[in-house]
Amino acid sequence: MTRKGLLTTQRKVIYEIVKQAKDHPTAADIMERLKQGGYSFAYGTVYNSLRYLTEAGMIRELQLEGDASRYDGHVEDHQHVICRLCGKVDEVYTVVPTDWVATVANETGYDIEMEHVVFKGVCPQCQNATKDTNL
Amino acid sequence: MTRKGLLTTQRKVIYEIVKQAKDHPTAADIMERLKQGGYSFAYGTVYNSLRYLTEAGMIRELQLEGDASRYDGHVEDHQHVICRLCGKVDEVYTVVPTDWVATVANETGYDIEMEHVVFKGVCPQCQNATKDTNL
DNA sequence: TTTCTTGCAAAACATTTGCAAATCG
DNA sequence: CGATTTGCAAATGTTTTGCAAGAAA
Repeated sequence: MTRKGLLTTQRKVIYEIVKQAKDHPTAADIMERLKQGGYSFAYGTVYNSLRYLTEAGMIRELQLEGDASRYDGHVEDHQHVICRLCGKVDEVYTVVPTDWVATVANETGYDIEMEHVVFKGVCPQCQNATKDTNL
Repeated sequence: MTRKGLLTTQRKVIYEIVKQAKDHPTAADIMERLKQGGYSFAYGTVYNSLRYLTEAGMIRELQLEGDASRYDGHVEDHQHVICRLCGKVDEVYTVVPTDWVATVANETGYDIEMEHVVFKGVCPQCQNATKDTNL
């Protein structure tokens, strides 16, 4: 798992932030939390560290919609669901049906190695909030 | 479908390029094909047109991995598969299992409205090309 | 010392925006 | 005319890169 280099202070701190975050932060979010925690790392270092941690398999990079990549401390195989209203991103641990993937492989001829699924909808909180309004 | 404004020459030409493309071109790709076709639209106009066409439901914007958005002339509901080796993007028309989506909705509490699925693997051509090598 | 990492600034991209000129109805 | 759209350039936001200084093996 550890190829080259090691966990420097910066990388360790950034790893902890991502690991403990419940909201899939962007690099900018992480910068902000670093400042709040009394750290002041260079932007380049944050990106460097995030790439390192991603390549080491310690975190996952999510490229959902929007400009900035988000980072996820959960490395187990899982998918994501985004709330159309508040933008929240939650984890989905329901496993992708293997027979469906097999069908896709058959129909496309691809040797399929992984799937990234993003569901979109309305989260429970926003469902409540908009119960009487007409969205 | 048509809210405001109409199909100007630029939008029509760009629409035709996306519609006929077989490779999900980026804005830069489209710029290049415009030049090859003898047109010279401003970058801003290309983005403006792509947004217009997307909002009019005439094309789809894909945010796969990498920096640049890709555009797809197929607006029917479908998914995508990317070749890990050559980067090709193909269409997947195998329908997402509804009972799986229902399970995800149950487990997450979300009201799920749509799914974006990206499969990753190796396309038939690259499978052949690497048959004897050890990738 | 030799290699990797940080910090900082500049560069590289993709995309958006502001505004004057052109076009359409 | 009045509204929209184009073209161009400048601005924005994200991510990468170059390089000198610093830290680690």
